Amino acid sequence: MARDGKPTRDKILQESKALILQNGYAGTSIDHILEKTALTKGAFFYHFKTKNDLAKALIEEFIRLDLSTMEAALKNTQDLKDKPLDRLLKFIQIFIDVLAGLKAPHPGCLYASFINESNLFDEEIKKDIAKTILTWRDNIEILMQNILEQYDMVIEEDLNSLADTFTVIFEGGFILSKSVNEPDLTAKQLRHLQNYLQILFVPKK
Amino acid sequence: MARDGKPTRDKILQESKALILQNGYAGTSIDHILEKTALTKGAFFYHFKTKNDLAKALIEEFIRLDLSTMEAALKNTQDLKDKPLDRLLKFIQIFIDVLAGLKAPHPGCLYASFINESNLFDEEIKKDIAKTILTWRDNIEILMQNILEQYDMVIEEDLNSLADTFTVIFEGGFILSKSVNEPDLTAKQLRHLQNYLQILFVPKK
DNA sequence: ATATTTGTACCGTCTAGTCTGTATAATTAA
DNA sequence: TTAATTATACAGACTAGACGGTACAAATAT
Repeated sequence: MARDGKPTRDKILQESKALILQNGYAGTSIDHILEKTALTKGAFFYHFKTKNDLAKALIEEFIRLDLSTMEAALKNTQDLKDKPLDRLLKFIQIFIDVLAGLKAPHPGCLYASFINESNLFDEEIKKDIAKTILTWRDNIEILMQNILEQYDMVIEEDLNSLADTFTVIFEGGFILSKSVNEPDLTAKQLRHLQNYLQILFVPKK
Repeated sequence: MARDGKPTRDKILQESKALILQNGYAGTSIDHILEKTALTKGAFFYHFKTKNDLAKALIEEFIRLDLSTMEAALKNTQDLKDKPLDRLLKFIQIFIDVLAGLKAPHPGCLYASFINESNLFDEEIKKDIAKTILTWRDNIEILMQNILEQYDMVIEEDLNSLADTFTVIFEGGFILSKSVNEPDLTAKQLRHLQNYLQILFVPKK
């Protein structure tokens, strides 16, 4: 054996992610990553065969983290599973609490970075991103279906798009937040989603 | 004098915009632009001193167009200026009508493209984008202030962030729409904003 | 001792940008 | 009226450096 390479690999992933969120993928050169990590080509190309390989690894790790936070939020609200509206509101609140405490705008979402340069990536990466976005849709939609067992909607609307609103706010919020330099902008948008749900659903008589 | 150069300049702007929305700015090379436009370096660097010069010209034109569509929508709803809630709903409807008719996902917004590679651009470009986003905020906020003269809000919330929701939906909607390949996704999100406003504002007694 | 991990020199290609030359068309002047 | 002039608009070869990627030696830890 030899010394452990995992810290090196992790450092590359971490720094390249930060750089891509600032400069985009094409705007982030391998040399730039090596400069930030104080490594050399040998180390980089030992852990990643190509730059595209790094992209794939980055997205896969990002997706894993994304889905695990979603599952954690679902778990953290399980105690409210027979108060489905309260559960969804608390589900959103978890993310508000994180985003409202930021001192600088959220660095952004890799999905957005990649979709903004989507032609540079192969179909597999794009499929994985879309699949994850639809997983959010599906899971939130289930929470909403539970609500409908006890509530009516003031305005009829498909739950599909209503569930998407959550992700739309994240992606759009991050962009605006970075542009106008207001760290809590996304949290405020999520509050509006809470408001909307609160007055959209009314208890069945 | 010589023959008119404006068609050439316009073609460069048009094609480079399309390419940037697909590949990002750094991912779009000048050679690539020349290939698409069937032009040569001579033509390009006659019209734009540097690549960054092109970026500046692109954003400025994009901003002009963006602000003019906003002003057009404001004008098209002026007849409802003493029914301020109806006016705002119609204002939104104008954009829904456009987005609901798309046969392919909207190509995207240059603001998002640039913000996703924001480190590559000078402060001036970023300031211009932020300023435009805040112009949307301000104008929509005025429409909302007019509403408050006749209506109360079911849930108290600053109009600032409520106005931002419009732009947030656009930016986030475009991203999701491209990823999951659903052209009318953004229009559906705007419908939810209409719903929200409709039940958030109630006539004063 | 040996497999794993990293450093360094190097290669071909692509990149933004320069340079010189040329075609076009309006202007000038005889 | 027309030939010479001039500013505009574009073509295409060229360059220096950055880019992703390779080859292989050196170092590290068991």
